[in-house]
Amino acid sequence: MLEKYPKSYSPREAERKWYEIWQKNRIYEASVQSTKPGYSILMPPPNITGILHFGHVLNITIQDVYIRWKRMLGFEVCWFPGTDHAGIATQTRVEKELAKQGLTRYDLGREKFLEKVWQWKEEYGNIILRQLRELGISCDWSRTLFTMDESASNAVREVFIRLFDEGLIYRGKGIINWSPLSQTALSDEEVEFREVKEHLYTLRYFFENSSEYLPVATVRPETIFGDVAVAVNPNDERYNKFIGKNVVVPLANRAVPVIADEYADPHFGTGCVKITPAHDPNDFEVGIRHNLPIINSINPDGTLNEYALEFNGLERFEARKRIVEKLKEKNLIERIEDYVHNVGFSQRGGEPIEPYLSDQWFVKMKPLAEIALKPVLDGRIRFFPKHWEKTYQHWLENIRDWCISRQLWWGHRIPVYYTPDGRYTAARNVDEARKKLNLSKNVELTQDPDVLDTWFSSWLWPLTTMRWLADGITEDTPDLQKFFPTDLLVTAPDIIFFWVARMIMATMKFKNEIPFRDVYFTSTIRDGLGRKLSKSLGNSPDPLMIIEKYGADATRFTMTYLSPLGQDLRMDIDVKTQDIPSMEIGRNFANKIWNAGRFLLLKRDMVFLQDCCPQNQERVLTSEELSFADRWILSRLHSTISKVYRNLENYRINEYSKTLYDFVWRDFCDWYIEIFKVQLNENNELSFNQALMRFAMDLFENILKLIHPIMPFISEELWHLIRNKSKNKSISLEKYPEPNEDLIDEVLEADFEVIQMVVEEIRRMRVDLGLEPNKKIDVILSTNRTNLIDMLQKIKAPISSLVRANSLEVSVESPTNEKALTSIVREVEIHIPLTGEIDINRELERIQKELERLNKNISSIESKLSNQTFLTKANPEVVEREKVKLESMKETLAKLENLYTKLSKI
RNA sequence: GGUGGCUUAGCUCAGUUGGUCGAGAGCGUUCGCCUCACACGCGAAAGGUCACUGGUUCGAAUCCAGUAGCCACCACCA
Repeated sequence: MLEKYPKSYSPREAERKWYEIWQKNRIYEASVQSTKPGYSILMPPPNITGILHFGHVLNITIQDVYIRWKRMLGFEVCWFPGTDHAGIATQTRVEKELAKQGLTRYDLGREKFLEKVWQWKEEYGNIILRQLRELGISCDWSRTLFTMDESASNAVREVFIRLFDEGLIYRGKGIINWSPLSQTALSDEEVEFREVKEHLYTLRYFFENSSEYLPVATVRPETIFGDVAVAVNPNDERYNKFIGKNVVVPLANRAVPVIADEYADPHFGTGCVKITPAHDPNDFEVGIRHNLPIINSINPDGTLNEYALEFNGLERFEARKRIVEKLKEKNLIERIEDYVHNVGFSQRGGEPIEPYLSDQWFVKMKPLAEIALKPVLDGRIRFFPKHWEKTYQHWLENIRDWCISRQLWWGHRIPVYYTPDGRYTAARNVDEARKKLNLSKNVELTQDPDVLDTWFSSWLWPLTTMRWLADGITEDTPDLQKFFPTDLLVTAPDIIFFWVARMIMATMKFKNEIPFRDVYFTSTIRDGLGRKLSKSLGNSPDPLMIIEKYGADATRFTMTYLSPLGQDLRMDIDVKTQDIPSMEIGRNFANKIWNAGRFLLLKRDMVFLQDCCPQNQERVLTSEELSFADRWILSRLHSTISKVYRNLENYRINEYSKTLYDFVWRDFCDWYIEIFKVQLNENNELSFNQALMRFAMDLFENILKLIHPIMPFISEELWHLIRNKSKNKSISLEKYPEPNEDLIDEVLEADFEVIQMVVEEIRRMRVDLGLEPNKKIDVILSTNRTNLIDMLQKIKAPISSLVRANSLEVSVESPTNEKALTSIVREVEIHIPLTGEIDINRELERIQKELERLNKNISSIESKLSNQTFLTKANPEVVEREKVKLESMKETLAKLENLYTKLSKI
């Protein structure tokens, strides 16, 4: 019999089995024909180069909780999965593969290279989705979308053309963030600033044919070859007399003018700024203002070009060293200081970015920002936690145009065609372009070689997942009708600008509707030292290993349990063993549930003599038959259910987990099951026992349903074990429990708490007495409160069992027996008659402490109650509660004092 | 520089509209138990001026202001 339900739960076996069954039965595929109301979530598409990390685990688990919850609530639920082509990341990855064979993408050519990337994508691109399955997620795999699928690409192209025709996409020259490593432009969001220790060099810019010079400070001496002026502040009396004169750029030996511009801050550095329009955004502005020439002295790969004369061809940082040496040699440096400042780095490649002048494509963001701000400000879109709205607003109000062109091959190619003489338009194909430009058939057009920023397809995700413009024409689709707008987006706060804001822009722009109603920003996951998880720090264990060790349910549970809304999640990651010990929370909880289930199953088999299932039992407990404990656990169950709803609705997912944990472990296992054991007495009539068994099983089934969204596997496994013999063989748990307010009895719960306190006190007294664990004791409880007497009488047997008592007497009068250990809890006096001696001093000390505590509380309540303003202003209920509390405390106090004097006389 | 967040037991944190908090949980620690579901367990204990200062209020861990420390995001002057 014991082998039938093993003592310890092995999660992985059950998890593999159930995922296969769920998949085979396609139970998570959504139907647009359903008459149920729709509920949908878009899965943030992971990069095809990605592998599973704990950010995904948390993010995906939360989504699955909501998906499963809503499904059980009777919604037609659709969770749209997919992957992102991740332009730079993927192209770099494949180029690395090529490099192993000594090849570059240029060796293959564009077409052949793209073939290679597609091959790579087919082979490795779905790894991440397979990994996600290990978590047991219930998305609709039949709707999986890849951002470069034809349907999505069609929408991307149409959107580009529309925005181009509207003038919201333009081509322009500007200083952009250039990645010398990937040799492409980046958007502002793809650059992260880090503090770097460098040097500030003060160089000597001599006046022509003079020994006088202007001191010019720079951290980038290698850019002097692009200098076209030196600026001073017109109000700077040290220098304004030189305005209009020429100085000679060191090493370059070119004369450039001294100009006046407010941009030069007299209080910073030397007050003189070299102007290098091609390599600094501010200088570029100055250049335009003063109509200065532009000299680009750096190549796309980050080496200096012919303007750098003898330094031509040197990599920029190597060049800096050599140039500084040369400047020193020629005594052109006045001084060198240590200098800490911020440098932009490529978020992906990690190399310092180069502000670079080039022709790129931009999206005009102002109009889009305006329409995206509205729905958040007016509450149509809600952020959780709310404070991100401010960040969102600030970004949109200070937005700059979005550089969308990338000098890559992997991505959506920009649908723009150029004539040989440089005219251009956006079009679906060459013919259309010719038509738009009024050209004859024989004019050769060339397509723009660049591709679009990856996020230019991601921002359409709410639309492309639902097949919007999948054929380039059809705007309305069944999916859109059923599932748009989506209900919830779960994502990390670091892509609020990259993705969240832009999705809102796009759907507001193209559909004039919000893309989602609620946005939940997940916790950033950190290690015990508060560091972000990263491969290089070695503090990022492989989730699959953790899942393998603890189980998917345990991993899901622990992650949500530890993840508070709006705060970072700290995990105790052991770098050496790559383990996360706190995963034991979930594992132990799963094991606890398993054993509770196992216990009930074993009892069931006894009570029902096999081959029957409590749920087929027609006899149920009548309300008169419900014991005090039964009614208590029912009340607790429904309090818990209503708390679960409240927590899930407010996205307090950690509270949801905690609520379940406490209810299952503390209320159900520690108290109810223990009492149930006593209630299920051999002397009962069989039919009563069967009805009681059914009552307990019903409770447990409710528990399984409550935990199903967060622990889908173990709940499914146990549910099927329970229902095995029944005729009802549906695939998965259905119908989420609903709270029944009528069954919640707060007075009853409070009364039960007194019983719990009494039991705990008796147990403590046992320890005080140094009793053997199995030693049975006699207990006398006394109180003059009739309701308590009544209650204690009714639950006498379970209490006796919980405290291992031979006999338990309940009376009004306290016994006169001298030889007893006595204690007082609330209004209940507890006596344990003893055979041996007790340590009087220790008892006195304990009582003394308790007296002090009580006195303190009493005087605080008394002062409250003697305060007239409190009595008049406070809520009458509160006053009443305080009065009752005081009454109870005074009673306890009197009893304790009594006991104290009695003891001290001995 | 701007904005937001955090500070409650040794550690990680709950504490949702101020009164049911007569401050909680898990881990860790200490003591006792293989009690016929569970040692991934059971029972018990020790441990807190709720960062500091002031204010609002009859009443503050909870609201407001300031201070300190930590963190994040945004901007960025050579």
